Amino acid sequence: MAHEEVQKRESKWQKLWSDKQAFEANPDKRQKFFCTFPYPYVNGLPHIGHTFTMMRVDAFARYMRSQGRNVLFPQAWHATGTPISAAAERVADGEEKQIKILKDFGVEDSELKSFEKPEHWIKYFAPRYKRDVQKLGMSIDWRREFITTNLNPHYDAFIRWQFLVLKDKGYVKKGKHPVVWCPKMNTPVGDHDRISGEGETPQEFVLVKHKLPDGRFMVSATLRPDTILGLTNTFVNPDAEYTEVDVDGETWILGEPGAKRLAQQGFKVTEKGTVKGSDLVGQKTKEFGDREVLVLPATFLDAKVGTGLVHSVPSESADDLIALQNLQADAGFCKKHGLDMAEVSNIHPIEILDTPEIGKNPAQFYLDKYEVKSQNERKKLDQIRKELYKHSFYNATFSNKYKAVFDRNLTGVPIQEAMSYVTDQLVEAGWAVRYYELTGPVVTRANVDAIVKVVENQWFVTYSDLEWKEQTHKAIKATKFYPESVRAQFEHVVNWLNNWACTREHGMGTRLPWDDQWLIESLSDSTIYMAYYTVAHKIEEVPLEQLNKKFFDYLFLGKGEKPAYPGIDKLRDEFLYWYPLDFRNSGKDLVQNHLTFMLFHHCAIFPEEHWPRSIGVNGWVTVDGQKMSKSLGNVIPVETLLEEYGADATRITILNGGEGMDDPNWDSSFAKGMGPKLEGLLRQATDLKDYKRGNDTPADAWLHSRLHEVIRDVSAAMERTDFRTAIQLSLFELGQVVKWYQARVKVPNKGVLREVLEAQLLMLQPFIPHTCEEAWEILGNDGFISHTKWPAYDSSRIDPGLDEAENMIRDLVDKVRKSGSKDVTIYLAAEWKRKAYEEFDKVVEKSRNPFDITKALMATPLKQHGDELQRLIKFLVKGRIPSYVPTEKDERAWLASAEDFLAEIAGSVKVLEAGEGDSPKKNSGLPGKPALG
RNA sequence: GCGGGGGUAGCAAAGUCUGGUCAAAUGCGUAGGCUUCAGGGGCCUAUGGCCUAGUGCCUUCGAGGGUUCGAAUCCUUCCCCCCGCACCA
Repeated sequence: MAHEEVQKRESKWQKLWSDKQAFEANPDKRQKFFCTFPYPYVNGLPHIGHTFTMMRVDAFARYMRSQGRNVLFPQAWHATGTPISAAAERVADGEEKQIKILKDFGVEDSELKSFEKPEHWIKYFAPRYKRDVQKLGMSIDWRREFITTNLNPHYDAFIRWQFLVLKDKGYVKKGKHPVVWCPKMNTPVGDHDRISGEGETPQEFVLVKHKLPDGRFMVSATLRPDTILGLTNTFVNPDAEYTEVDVDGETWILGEPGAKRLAQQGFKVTEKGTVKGSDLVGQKTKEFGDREVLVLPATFLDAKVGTGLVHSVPSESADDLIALQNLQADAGFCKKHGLDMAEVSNIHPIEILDTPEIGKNPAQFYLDKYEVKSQNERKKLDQIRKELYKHSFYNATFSNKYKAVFDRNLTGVPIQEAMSYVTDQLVEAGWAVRYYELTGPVVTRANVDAIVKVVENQWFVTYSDLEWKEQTHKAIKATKFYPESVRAQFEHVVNWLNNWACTREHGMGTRLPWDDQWLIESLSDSTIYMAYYTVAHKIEEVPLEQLNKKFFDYLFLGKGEKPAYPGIDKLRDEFLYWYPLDFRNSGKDLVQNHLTFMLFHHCAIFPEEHWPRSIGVNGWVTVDGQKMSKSLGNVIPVETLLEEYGADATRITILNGGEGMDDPNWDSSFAKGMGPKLEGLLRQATDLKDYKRGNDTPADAWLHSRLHEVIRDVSAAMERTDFRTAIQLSLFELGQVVKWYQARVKVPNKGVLREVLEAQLLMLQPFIPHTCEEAWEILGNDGFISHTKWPAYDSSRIDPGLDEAENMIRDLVDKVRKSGSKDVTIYLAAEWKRKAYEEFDKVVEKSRNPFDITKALMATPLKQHGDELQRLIKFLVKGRIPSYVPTEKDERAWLASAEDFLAEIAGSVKVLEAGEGDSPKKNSGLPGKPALG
């Protein structure tokens, strides 16, 4: 439990920030900085995972403020899409799981009824979510908060405008689209609407026709239409009953479930009758490529799967091969079905593909590998099918059998490159039809099996448009990425992205302006809304009827006639001041959709100068080293974190958890330890409040030197959004520096300590703002630390020599302490090093080739200090200045300065002159290391 | 399979781009000691192995091979882990 004091302190500053409008951003003369994270979806409350992304933006925003930038950091609420409305329906249905979720959020029984309405979720969760965010001390301009969907007619108008612009540019088009569908509810079923079958998607199959002598077609389904040339026969289940249906004037024979699925996918299917599998056995079908093959019986077929019958490619399918072999070995079974045994025995696999490492008959290879004896060994065969498909699809190439079959010679072409081409050719020739099937069974919330439905009239955003892609690539080039390494991923996504179905029939959202049976899908409506933030707090005053396309065209694009609305100039000015977006941060999962969409849409709608400037991407939070999951029960709500640790400890712990693309870890023991650490800062402030900064003595020079090094490095880390590094340096490293300083000088100069503390607070302010404000106040400073400038960095105060000296003394102290000895003798051992440097200079004058230098030096007596020389060469190669080498005088001065200090630890300290007594043994390292005696 | 990110001491994590100051920062954990310290406290020390205990030696940075006077770092082969591969927030 965080102390009451902590909570009181934090709410005190939050109230002050809010009362004094500390983070409300308005255009002024300063350079601006506009940063955002994706607005949260309000079907619940924030947890530890949400805080990381938010915190990164807040820390960056606070840093930028301290750099003198005018920072806009707004936040809104996302309600578009199906999850809330689906959840509301579940509440209405009295579903226990859903009700428990609500109760876990603290919803009372009496309130449950209102959650049957989607709008209530927003009304309920947005304010509570906001309270949590505020309690974390986010520096957000709350005047600009809003919600999405038609519940907010102004925003709704903005989204409609966005789509009108896209449509004008030809980026929204109509087409067909397969979706996972609930036949009971008549809606698409996303992952969250499923009882089971998460992750299953529609998969394109190809229906292949096999013509019976009487003109009817047996229809098989396959994932590998490319293997058509290896077809040797078809298999039907002799005991099954197949359906005979009319499809576009043809008579097709297939299993009943398959026929139903066809109907769902827009095929005109009329049932005509039934056919027994056994009646088909023994007939001959005509195939693509003008061949005739036998219909054979097989027992492994399931009428529910595919069309309930298959065509057989025994060279490429282990199922087919083993079925064939089993049949060939069972004369009785053949006879029972009236087959000519000789004819059956004469069927051999046809080799059609070259599969590396396996050869031309992969089916046989895998049967041998897994020692499959019967077509009923389903487990092994299922495993084989997966393995073989993967291996073959990605690695195999077409053999010379494919030379002259299609319009194009496919010999040597990889399967994955030409599979869809083969399908096209088969479809064109009338032998095949595309259709979809689920990759696995899906049970919907309504407790029925989901199907694939091909939605007609679906609207797409045409991300496949090459010109558009090219523009987006251009935008990526101009964008700064944090970390830089995600750039490659964005490049890839832009290339890979295909048309995106951007409308839904159900859920919440904005109606498509020209076709209002459709709602705009949630990822598509949230691509350029950052522009809306710039005017969100003012646009609500604009009468709705004025918010037409012309209005937004002028406001955001400066196009067309100026609207009559009197405040339009102000709105336009505010937009022009804040846009473009300077920084957007989100989890890495959004790279392949939202963040890339954002770039696409900005390219399509805005001129180049309004494209986003930088994008930050971060990993997924883990908790004490474990993945977050409901089942582990380690999804910690922000409320709990605040109660347990308080805002500052939570903030700094999560940001200390990781940086770059690594998954940040929430380390609860670190969070616990932060409490006392923060109190320590306040104690220091209290201790130093009566001292003035700036009247330092020569003895403090080292402290200044280290301080400015830290300022330099922390600033650089902040610029890279490497917040973990910044925390490590400004909190721990600087803490150690101060500790050493205090140990070293008997009477610390409190004026200088105050200066260091102030700098430290300024650097920590982005992470632990409440504590820093409090300490700032204790020190008697005016104004918010949140509004105070970052500590000035002065490179002239950095003196590597001083550091060398302090390191020497520190080494000395370590050694002495370790030895426990009371009498210490120190050799001024830097002598050899000085000589080495001289020698080095001489050689370098002759040649700058590192190899020559090495060789030359190795010939001198100094080779025994090879390590040191190599180090010098490195400096030379890199064009840097060699590290500081103290003179003997320096060395003595340092020792003198530490005399008292050393005497305290050791009884007596004796300094030996160079050359006096036993000189240090070989490979003497750093100067001044003591020999003990 | 494709795209991206990783593999460093008990844990987390820095170091890798730009090879040498690296037996490897820092934090946590653990152990010991100190502080008249009471109740998430502070400070010091230790935390790869070995012993002759040192300015010592040996062995380490997923595994193997290579380049180099020198490799956690560069090249190469391989193994393993994570994320994404969509119509969903």
